[in-house]
Amino acid sequence: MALAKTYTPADVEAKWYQRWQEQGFFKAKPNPRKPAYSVVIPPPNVTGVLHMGHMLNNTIQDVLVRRARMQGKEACWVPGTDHASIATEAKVVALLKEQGINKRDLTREEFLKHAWDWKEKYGGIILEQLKKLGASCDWDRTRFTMEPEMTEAVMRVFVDLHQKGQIYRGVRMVNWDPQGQTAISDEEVIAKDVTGKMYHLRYEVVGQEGQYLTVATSRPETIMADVAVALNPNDERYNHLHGQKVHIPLLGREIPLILDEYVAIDFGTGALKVTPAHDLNDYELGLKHNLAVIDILNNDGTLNEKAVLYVGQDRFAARKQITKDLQEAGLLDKIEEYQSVLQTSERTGAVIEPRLSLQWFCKMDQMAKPALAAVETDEIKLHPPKFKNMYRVWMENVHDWCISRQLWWGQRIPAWYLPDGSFVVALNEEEALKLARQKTGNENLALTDIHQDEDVLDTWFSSWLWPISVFDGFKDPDNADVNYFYPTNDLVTAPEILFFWVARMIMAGLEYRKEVPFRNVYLTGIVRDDQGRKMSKQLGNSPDPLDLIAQYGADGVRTGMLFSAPAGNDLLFDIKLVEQGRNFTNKLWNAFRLTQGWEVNQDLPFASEKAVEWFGARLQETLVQLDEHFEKFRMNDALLTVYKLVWDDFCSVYLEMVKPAYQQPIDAETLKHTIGYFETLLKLLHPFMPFITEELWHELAPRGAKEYVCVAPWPKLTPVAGSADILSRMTTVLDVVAGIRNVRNQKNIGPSKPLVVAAKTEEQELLAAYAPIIKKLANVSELSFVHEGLTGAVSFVQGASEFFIPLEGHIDLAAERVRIEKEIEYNRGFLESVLKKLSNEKFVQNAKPDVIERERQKQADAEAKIAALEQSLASL
RNA sequence: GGGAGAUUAGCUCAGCUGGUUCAGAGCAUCUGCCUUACAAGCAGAGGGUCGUAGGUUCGAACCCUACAUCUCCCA
Repeated sequence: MALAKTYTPADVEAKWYQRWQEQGFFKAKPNPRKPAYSVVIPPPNVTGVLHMGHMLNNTIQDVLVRRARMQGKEACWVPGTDHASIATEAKVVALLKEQGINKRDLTREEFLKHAWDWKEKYGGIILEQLKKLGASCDWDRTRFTMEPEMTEAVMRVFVDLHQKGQIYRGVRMVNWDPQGQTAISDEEVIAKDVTGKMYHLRYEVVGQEGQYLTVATSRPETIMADVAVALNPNDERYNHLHGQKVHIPLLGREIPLILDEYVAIDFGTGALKVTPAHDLNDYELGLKHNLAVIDILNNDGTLNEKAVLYVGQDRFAARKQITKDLQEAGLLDKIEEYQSVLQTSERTGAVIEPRLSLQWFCKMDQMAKPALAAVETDEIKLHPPKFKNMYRVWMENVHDWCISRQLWWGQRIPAWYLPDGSFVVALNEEEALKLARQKTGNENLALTDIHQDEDVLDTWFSSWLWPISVFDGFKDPDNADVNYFYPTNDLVTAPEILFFWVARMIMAGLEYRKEVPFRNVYLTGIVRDDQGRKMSKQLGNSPDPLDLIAQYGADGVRTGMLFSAPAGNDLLFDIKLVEQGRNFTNKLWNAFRLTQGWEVNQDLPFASEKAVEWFGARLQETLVQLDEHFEKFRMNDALLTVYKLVWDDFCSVYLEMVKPAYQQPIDAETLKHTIGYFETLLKLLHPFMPFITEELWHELAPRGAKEYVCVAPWPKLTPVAGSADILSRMTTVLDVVAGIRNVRNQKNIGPSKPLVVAAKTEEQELLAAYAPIIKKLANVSELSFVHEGLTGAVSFVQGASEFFIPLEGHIDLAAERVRIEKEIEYNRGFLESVLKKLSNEKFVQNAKPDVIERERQKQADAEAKIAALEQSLASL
């Protein structure tokens, strides 16, 4: 059956994925005879769909896992999803709204039912998509951060940390997201540079009608929450006002002028309005000066009755209105533009309100220390290492972690409030009741007398346990899985969540297993478009990964992504790279078509010994490089190394050397080696291109029931004796071939016309031994050796050898002369620079002997080359 | 404002402790080829005063200093 000229991935991908699963190749269980290799997936949002970032991230994980599997390790890649508290809740709220349902009209239970329905319907789509990519996860281990066991782990940890005093409840300034109507952690806030407005407001001095103090603020709507105006005591402009009071504009309430060196004299007017409820710095100033706190905002960002004015209006509407009113009242001095930073919510994009609120916090200082040390000492290596600095800075300045969220979708905080307002923390209701009875001494206390905290926990409070909880390490800390697979080996994730997630997993790992959760963290870049813009739905610049796979094949897409993905660097996605990946699969397919079409003749002698010997050596050389690249997590270099080995060395050189003439048979020995090499290449390629390699593996030779490249042993390093010599001899030979081909190109002689070549060389023995290869690759009908240069021939110099190609009618003597003279000139210049070095006493004294030896070699080579060129010139 | 990193061919990047034929790769470009595996291909070629200015050294893309530009993190 004739094979198609182009490879069609769609025909084979689904088939092999199914077979792998049927064979159970992705399943992992503790196996004392094998080293463990485990990776936990960064759980994607359960309701999300695959985007380009996932493609990159999961391709890298799959490459690592597949290679480990082939290396004979018990490879375990745990998949799963994250409940993504705020993002999912926002989606569900939006969906309900479309159906005309308002979240506020629902009870918690009703809402959660909708949310779970949503999760059941859309949850896990993303995992199915990963299968299309070829991800070799152990799907039996699929976990979800909100499933009962995971939730139980979260509860245990909460209770435990609370008992240890690491979790506390307190009133703190938090980042309030008025759209999500929840507090979020510092890490979920994104600062944006904006051009803002600075409003200069006039505060009338109490008892001095017509006397004003001008205060600059970016948020005029918060004046109703003012409790003071602060001045710097060193600011002489305001000496006359010390001890006075002022009226809040419009509102009229009297507030004191206070003095504090915190106030920047040169910023604004040097007078700072103090609003402790709505600004962290003001809050601290308020504490210091014993000021009241007036919170004028509702949860949704509208003004409450404490504002007195503009009650019920949104904060931004109120700002507009008050600006107008101030203007009319003559209390607005001016408005200036200025550069400022706007804090926005990572989740909803809403402008954050710093707000005092009662929340749950997890202390970080104690846990951060060992987690920092683990990275500092390289017990955990970050790739690339530049992230170590960032990690250190963050860990040294970490604030307590606000872990409560005013949401319903998530794990409800296991704290129960007693009638007297105090609370108990327990694993469940029954425990809580028990504790409550103990605490109050009231044995008659009933479940109806206590009520659980309404808030849920930050999603990261479950995902920081992920590397332990996926192996049930909380429920059963000594189980075989966790003992065998924990710590995991490598983690592949995005730098954006280095702190959110990676740092906290390290803390949890050290806290609960006294062992880091992984050894290597590979930080991928952001996938951007070819103009460097982040891929986003809004811009519409992100291709649909599944469309890409359908069009180019999963193997093509995987390699395309990896071609341009050095660790930690952003990836400029270009469809051309995916095309390149697709073309590569096609190249491989055609190499297979070639070998597959050969007839064997058992009587023929071994014709390609030199080629076989060379490719064997080349393969070994490449294996070493490949291991180095993997060792350093340089995935794109690893891929490129195999790419070049396959395309250049195997296809362009080796196959051309061993390929029999058209319709001629091949000898059995050559074929055997060729198929063997092909198999090795398929193994090396498999982690990158799992599908086509599996397909060809089975086409190349009959296979047993369990014989898949997916589980084939990774090629071993077996040094070849004299390989350096073998490689350098072939390099010389290929240089000669290139020289002849170059002449062909220059003289415009097609490849089908055979050439006659004469060599004047001291390496006759070498060239004679490789003559069949030179003849074949350069289409040379006769290679002879001469002592004198030929006249009437085109010549070129390779090393110290000269080659002559008689070409009647193709020779332009003058042009040849110029060309050779130029080359001589260049080499003389080079020789001169070498001689200059060698005649420099200081160089000879200071340089290492081998460096000097190299310079001497350069000198000898250059001299020989010049001599050869001069000969050429003479023989013209 | 504080800190980190970067700046090498048109693009994306390598370049290990300063020292091999005067800096490499992939892609792109140019030239010639439909040569019976592959035009999603074959053969060959061109292209960089290594951000700028100083300095250290026999020798600097690499070390030091300053400046410029960019990116990221934190405030």
